[in-house]
Amino acid sequence: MKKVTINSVASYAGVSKKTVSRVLNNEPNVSDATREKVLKVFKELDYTPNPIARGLAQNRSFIIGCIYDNPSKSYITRVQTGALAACQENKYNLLIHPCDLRGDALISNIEHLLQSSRLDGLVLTPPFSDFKVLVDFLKSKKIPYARVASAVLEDDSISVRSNDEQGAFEITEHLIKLGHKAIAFIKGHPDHSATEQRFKGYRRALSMHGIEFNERLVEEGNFSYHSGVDSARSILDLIPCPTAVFASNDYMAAAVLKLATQRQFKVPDDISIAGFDNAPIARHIWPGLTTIAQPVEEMTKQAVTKLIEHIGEPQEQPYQVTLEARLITRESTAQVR
Amino acid sequence: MKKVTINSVASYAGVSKKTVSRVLNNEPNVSDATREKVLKVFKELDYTPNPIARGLAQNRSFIIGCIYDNPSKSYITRVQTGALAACQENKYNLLIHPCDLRGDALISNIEHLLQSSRLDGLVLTPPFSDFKVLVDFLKSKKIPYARVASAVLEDDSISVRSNDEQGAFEITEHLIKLGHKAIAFIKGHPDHSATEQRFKGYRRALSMHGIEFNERLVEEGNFSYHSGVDSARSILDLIPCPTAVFASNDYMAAAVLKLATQRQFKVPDDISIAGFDNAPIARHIWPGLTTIAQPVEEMTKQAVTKLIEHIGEPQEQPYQVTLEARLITRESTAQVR
DNA sequence: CCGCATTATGACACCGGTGTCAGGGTTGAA
DNA sequence: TTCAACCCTGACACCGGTGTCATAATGCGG
Repeated sequence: MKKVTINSVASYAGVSKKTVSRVLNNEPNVSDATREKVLKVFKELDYTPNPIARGLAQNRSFIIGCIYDNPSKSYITRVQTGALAACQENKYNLLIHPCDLRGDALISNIEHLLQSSRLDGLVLTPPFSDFKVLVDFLKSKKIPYARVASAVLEDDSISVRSNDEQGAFEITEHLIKLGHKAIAFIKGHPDHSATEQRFKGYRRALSMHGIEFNERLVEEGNFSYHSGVDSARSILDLIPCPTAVFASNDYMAAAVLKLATQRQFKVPDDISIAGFDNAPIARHIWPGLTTIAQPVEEMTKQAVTKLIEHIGEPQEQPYQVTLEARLITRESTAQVR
Repeated sequence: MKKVTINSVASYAGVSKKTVSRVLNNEPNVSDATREKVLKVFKELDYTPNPIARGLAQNRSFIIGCIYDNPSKSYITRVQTGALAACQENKYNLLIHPCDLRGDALISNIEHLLQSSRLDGLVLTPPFSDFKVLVDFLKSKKIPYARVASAVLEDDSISVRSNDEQGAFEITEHLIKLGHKAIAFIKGHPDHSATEQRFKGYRRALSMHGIEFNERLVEEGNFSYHSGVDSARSILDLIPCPTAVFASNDYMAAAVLKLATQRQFKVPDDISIAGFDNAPIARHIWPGLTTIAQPVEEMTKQAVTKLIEHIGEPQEQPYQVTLEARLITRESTAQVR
C-alpha cells in the first residue's frame, strides 16, 4: 500500500499542495472547478490527511484529555461514552487519565500530562470539576477546559451540569410522600461538590414538609460501596431505626440494602432505601433501587462539543447549562407501615 | 511561558540540534561531557520534546488503540486500567474505541480509525481477540496488535490470556464437592471465545466426577444482565429445579440471584449460584457471589507492554502467556441440602 | 480599453523533531 | 611516522501538512 500524501494528491491533480490544503480545510478562494477536481482525486487515491503533520503545523494535537478520580466505574464509562461521541463527531481523540485528587503531585502530574501530550483541552469530571486549585492553574496557563457536573458556576467557562440539589429534593420528597419522617441520609465524598448539593436538596425537602432535621440521622460516606457498609451499620443500629435511608449514590444504597438484608430487614416493608445516579447496580439487585437518573453522557457530550468549538475559536462565548435529573421509582421504596 | 524547542536547547548548550536529539534518544556516540551539558540544559530550561514533531519525523503516533464491544463496564475499566499502566510507563497514549462487532462496517470502521489516527498498534479485547476476520485484516496490513484473553493461540502474535477453561472447571468442581449434581449452566455470548472455554470447563468437571451432562440444564445467554434474567426464568421453571446454577459471568449470575430471590428461593439454602469474573457486583449483592477472579489488569498490562516493545523492534519474538484464574468463594454457594 | 479591486493559485518558509552523510579529531596497529 | 578505523559532531534534507506573501487571472466601473 503506497502512502498517499498531500504531495501525491497535488501532483496527481496538477495543483500545488497549498491548494489541496485549501480544499481540505474548506477554505474560500478556490474555484469550483479546482475544488471538484481535487475532491475527485481524494476519492480516487483514497487520501486521508495525516493528523500528526497537521498537528505539528498548527501546533495542535487534536487530542483532549479527560481526567478523573472516581470510584464509580459505571460513571466513568458513561462519561467516556459521552466524551467519545463528541470527539468522534469532531475528529478528535480522547485521552483518559485517571489521577489522584489528593496527591500533592496533582498539579505537576497534570502539567506533565499537558506538556508531554500537548493536549488541546481538558475535560474535568467530578471531583475535579470544582477543584479550584486545578481550575485556577488551567486558567493561568490558558488551557481550554470544560467542567462536567460542577456545582459552582463561573461565568467565563464551559460547564454542563445536572441539578443535583433538585434531584435530591425530589427523591426525599418522594419518601416523605410515602409517609416517611425518619429519613437517614448518607453523604458522599467531601471533595465532590455533588455531596453538598445532594445534602442541600435533602434538607430543603425536609424543611419544606415541616420535618425537623435530625443530625443523628446523617452519616458521612465517600461514595464507595465500602463506606456505605459502615454508614449502614451505624444507621441500622439506631434506636428507633429510621424507616427510610437516602444514600447519596447507588453503591452506598446497595450497601445499605445488603446489610439490611443480612440483618433480616425486609426491604421495602421494614425500611425503604433510595440511591442516586441510576447506576447499573440499581436495577441489578433485588429489590431494585429507587434513584435519580442523570444524563451523564449527554452532559459530557455537550461539554466536550463546546470545548472543541472553543479550541477552534477561542473568542467563543462561555456555556453554562443545567440539565434535568429524573426520579426513577423501583421496589426499594414503599409506603411506611 | 516561552516555548522551549530543541533549537533553543541546542543554541543554549552550544551544540547542534542533532546532538540534542542524540541525547534525547540515548544514542551512542555522544561524549560524556556533551551529554552532561545537554542534560543540564534540559533541566534548566525544563524542556519536553514535542511528541507530535517526533511522531511526524518517525512516522509514529505514540498512540495505541483499544477496541471493545463489551457489555461489562467493569471489565472495560479494568482493561483500561491495565492498558493505561503500560502506556504511561512507555510514554504512550491510549485511544479507546468502542465499536460494533456485528456491523458489516467493522473492518472499514477499524481501517478508518487506523488511517485517521495513525495508531501504532491495536489492543484487541474480547470479543475481538478471537475475531478471525479482524486479525487477518490486521496481519495483512501489518498493523501490530496484541490480543487479550483470546482462546485460540497463534504462534506469531502477542497474546495474554487467563485460563477460562480451568477456572470454569474449578468452580464447577467446587459445586460438585458441595454435593450438587443438577448444576445448570448459562452460556455467554457466542461471539466471545470465553463462552466455549467456560462451557468446556463445566463439562470436563462433570464428566471427571461421573455426572452425566444434561442438555436441558444449559441455557444460552450473552453475558448481559438481561439475558441472565431470561435464562434464569427457564432454569427456575424446570421440574425438578436444579440445586445449583453456574452462570458464565457475574452479571448473569446476579440476574439469577435476583429472580430467585423474587421467587422466594433462599440462596444458597434452596439453590447455589456461581458466577465468573469477580465483577464488583459479585461482592455488592447479598449473598455475595462465588466466582472466578481473573487478572484482567495484569493481562492487559502485559499485552500492551509487549505490544509497545514490538512496535519499537518489530523483529521481537511472539509472546504467549496464560495467567491463572482463582476461585473466590462467597455466600452464594453452599452444601446441598 | 484602462485602471483598480478582487479572486485564484503557487512558491517558499516553517512547525520540531529525526535520518543520512560527510568531515574533523583521536586512537592504535603496522 | 603513516594510515585505517573509529568516535563525535554538525549540515542539511525530510516527515506532511499550514501560514505568508507575491503574482497571475479575472471582474467591473468609468
